[in-house]
Amino acid sequence: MSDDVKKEMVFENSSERVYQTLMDSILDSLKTGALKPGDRLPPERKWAEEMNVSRSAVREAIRALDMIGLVNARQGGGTYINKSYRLTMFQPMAISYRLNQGSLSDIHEFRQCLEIQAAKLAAIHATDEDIRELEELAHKMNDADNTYEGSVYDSNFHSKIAEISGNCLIRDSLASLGALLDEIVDDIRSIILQSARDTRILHTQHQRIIDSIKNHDSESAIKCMYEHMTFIARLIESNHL
Amino acid sequence: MSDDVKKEMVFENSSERVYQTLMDSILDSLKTGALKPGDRLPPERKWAEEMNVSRSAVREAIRALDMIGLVNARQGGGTYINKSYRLTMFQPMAISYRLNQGSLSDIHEFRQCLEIQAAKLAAIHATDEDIRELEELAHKMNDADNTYEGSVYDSNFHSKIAEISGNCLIRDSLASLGALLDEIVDDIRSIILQSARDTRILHTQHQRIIDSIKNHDSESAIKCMYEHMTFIARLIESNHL
DNA sequence: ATTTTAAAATTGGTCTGACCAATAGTCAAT
DNA sequence: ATTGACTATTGGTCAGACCAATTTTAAAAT
Repeated sequence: MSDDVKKEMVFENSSERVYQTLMDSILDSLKTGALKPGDRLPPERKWAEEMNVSRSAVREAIRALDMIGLVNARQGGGTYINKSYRLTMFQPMAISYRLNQGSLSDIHEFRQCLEIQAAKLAAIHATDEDIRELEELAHKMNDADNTYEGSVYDSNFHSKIAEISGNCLIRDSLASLGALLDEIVDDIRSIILQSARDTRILHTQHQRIIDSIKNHDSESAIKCMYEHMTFIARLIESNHL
Repeated sequence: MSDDVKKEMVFENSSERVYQTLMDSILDSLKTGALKPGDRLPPERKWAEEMNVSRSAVREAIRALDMIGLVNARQGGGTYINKSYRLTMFQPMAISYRLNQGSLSDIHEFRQCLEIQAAKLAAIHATDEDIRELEELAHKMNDADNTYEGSVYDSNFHSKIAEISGNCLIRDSLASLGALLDEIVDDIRSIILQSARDTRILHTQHQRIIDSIKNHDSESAIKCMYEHMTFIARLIESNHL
């Protein structure tokens, strides 16, 4: 039986690729908090030495982590844990979108159902503090001097709802989707805001969503978010984007 | 302002990394059809020589493509385009799930809204051939001799609906999600089928979904898929998974 | 002639060490 | 204190070697 254990350990340890081991060590450090967003990784050479592996293996691990958006390597600067390391599905989504020659409606259809689900879950899980923050973001957006500033708060508003939902997959997918949208249509959020002749409509919609969440009325949250997303979709269409 | 343009051009042209170029060439070949799922890539050494780059650069490109599930490298065997290269978001999702210590309900919540959206879109876009295939899968599942065989057809049924939806992001996300679920709970689909005391209930639900799609009744499709997903969620819960 | 087995070739995985290129840090000149 | 040139650091690339798993080939056994 001791042999079985030994064999198992061999299987789990030595049979694993080196770069995979290195990746796992980063992920573990993130999970335990030893590494935090924004932290700097050791230089490749030093890290390789510390782990007693070659620099190539380190680089392959970094390349993999980079591909899923967890780290960001800058030549001469160093490699850092992405500050918002949650948008980890952006590259895959972008590649899927590109390979399949996706359309803006693909993004909208995908986003809509997730935003609605997020709003529903947020209505269930929101704390008083969450709601206070949502209201603050809505007010800031309403008071924004220019459309760009407003678009940032709008983005934060939706991100916050996704955060409140408590569902990491929905949250990360929406974040990745937002990044994808930003890349496809530069400054799309400002365009949307600008094309809304009366931004008070948007503010009202946001307020209704907040109220639904505040009342923990998930059905209402679904309805309000649906109307909001539909309204945005119309704005995008009317801009021939 | 001229500086912005300049900066943009620099960003787009000169500073592209070699491994990025190699990745792009693979993606382009996939888009043009020069490479197809299942195809074998050139050996690393040969590819490096053909492109006049180092093998390390080739390997980093392969590592990146591997991370997003596009290729699969087997030591001694070669590197191949993944046969179902659509489940490209599995790794990121799995990592997000792991880093955030996600739960099965996270997956279900995420999956539910996407499956519903897929059904809705399928009802809009389905052709007669699509519907015929759906019915065939439903019948095969109903006639299956064992739960494993049935679970495969069940999986195919849902994949087909995602396919019909015409939305690449939804389709790929659902595929990745299915893979994630399979990894977390081994053979979960069989367990679900086995726990359904009367699989006729599942068959009836599938049939209703098909009918909705056949009638291009998206509202009904939403409703039927919602009931189906809710039923499945209950089965999972009752198994304490 | 077919199957089995062992050797060889192929191919991905890792290591070493070198050089290039972009960035960050240092220190003198102003 | 600011600027600017020099140096050090660090990621990006290259070359060539060896290891390890797989595939292919050829020999051997049946």
